Amino acid sequence: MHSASWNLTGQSDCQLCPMRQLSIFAGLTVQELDNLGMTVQDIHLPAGEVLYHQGESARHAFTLRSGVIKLSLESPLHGVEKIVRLLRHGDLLGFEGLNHAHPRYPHTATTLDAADLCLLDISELNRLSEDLPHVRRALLERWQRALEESEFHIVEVGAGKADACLAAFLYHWCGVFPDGAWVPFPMARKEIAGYLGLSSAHVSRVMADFKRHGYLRESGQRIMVQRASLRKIASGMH
Amino acid sequence: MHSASWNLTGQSDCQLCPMRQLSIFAGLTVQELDNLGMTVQDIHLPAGEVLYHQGESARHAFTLRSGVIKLSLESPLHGVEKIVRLLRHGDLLGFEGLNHAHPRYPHTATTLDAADLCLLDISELNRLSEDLPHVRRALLERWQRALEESEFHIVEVGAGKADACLAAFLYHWCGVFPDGAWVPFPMARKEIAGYLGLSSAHVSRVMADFKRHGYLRESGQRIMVQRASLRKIASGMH
DNA sequence: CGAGTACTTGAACCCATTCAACTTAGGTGG
DNA sequence: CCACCTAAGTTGAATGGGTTCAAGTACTCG
Repeated sequence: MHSASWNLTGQSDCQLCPMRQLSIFAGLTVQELDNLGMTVQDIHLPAGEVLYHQGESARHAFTLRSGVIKLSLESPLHGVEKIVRLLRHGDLLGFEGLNHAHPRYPHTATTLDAADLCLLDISELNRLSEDLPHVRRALLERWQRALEESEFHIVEVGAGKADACLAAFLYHWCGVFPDGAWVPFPMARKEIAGYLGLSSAHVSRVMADFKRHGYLRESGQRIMVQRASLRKIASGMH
Repeated sequence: MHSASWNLTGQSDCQLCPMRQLSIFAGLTVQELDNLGMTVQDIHLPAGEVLYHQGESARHAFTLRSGVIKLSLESPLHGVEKIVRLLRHGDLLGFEGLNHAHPRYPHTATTLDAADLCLLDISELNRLSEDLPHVRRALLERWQRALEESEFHIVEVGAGKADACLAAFLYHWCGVFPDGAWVPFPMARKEIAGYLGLSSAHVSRVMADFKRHGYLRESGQRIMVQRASLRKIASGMH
């Protein structure tokens, strides 16, 4: 269905993949990897494309090699769409249906960036996770990480003033990068707002404020932050 | 360490347990259950006790048979404690360390109620989950449920006005009970407030309002709600 | 270069917090 | 069993942070 719009760039050679150590196939020998019988397609998507919709039958999981993807959830009650997680390099998505007979995607996944992904067949993945403890453990770890991410979101973002939320978010977002680096940041104001539960106007204000104080610089789709300063703001003290 | 304060009421006979079908041992035959070699202790705690602390070495997981437990998280940044999940009958807790060499509890678990629990040894549980696909699948399902719960929290609670949040929360809380039933509700105002990210004063106000409109009744540690009305409020329309 | 979109900024308004006073409920000892 | 004491809940008034709406500015893409 969506396959039509997917830009399949051919079958991937996992053995040469620079991020294999990050993937769920980490820890497998080249031999084992070869014997998987797993076909992995390579796909590319431009910014703003929907990879899958909440409720759709889940036939594939994906490994995100580059780009940023938002997972959003439509509330059954007040029908509002809310971003629940942001994914980056190395993240796995769409795997929630593993171990289900008729899996459905629990979120809608949208690219914020141009993105490169690997396409993994859910049923094959199911089989692999049954057979290979390595893969099983790796998948479990993804569940854990997802839960941790969600709980981070609840704690850092659900409490405190707007500037503390935003500071915590930026701090966390830039956390995996070395200090003083330009960090990819393809989020629009309204997406940050949706993620943090603020209005885009106020996000704009606070970010402008951070810039004025020199805590934050922005250039194109990248940012550079003063981690120490943000940390202080996130903790509530000014 | 805490064991001293635990009220061990003896070893449990899982085969007679009325909630076995809800537990991670559901689907096992009595035969298999008998062969587990798993020792399950029965424990009882009064209200307001800490079952385990965040960061403590995790030796046990627990099945909650009755009572309500809050899982709270201390933010590394602004050192504030926030409730991330509420657990009830049938829920499993403390199992986050499975598949880890030196597991630690990621939350602090506190009883809000008098609680009955089963005590499960983490390392035994590890072994079982390796050996028995049934158990493995059941555990995976718990991870999923936990993540769903967290995402519910983010969506329903992180957005919207206070009355909508509270309505969504009460609606969800009473969801598993038949309409018009008295539902156990041992939360103090400040705990509801902590869970929803509001002040206890405001929670009090909104709940008083709900009562005035007849959407909510409260008696002792139980509540009764008009699900339809709460649903409407949760969706933002009045 | 022009059109549309995203972003910024200001001003008024509103919701929720804060703080404090008061009321209620629960528990203990006389 | 009542009087008292403490903790929890309620309510009011003032404050403040964030939203909303609208106008103006800067980007980006054709």
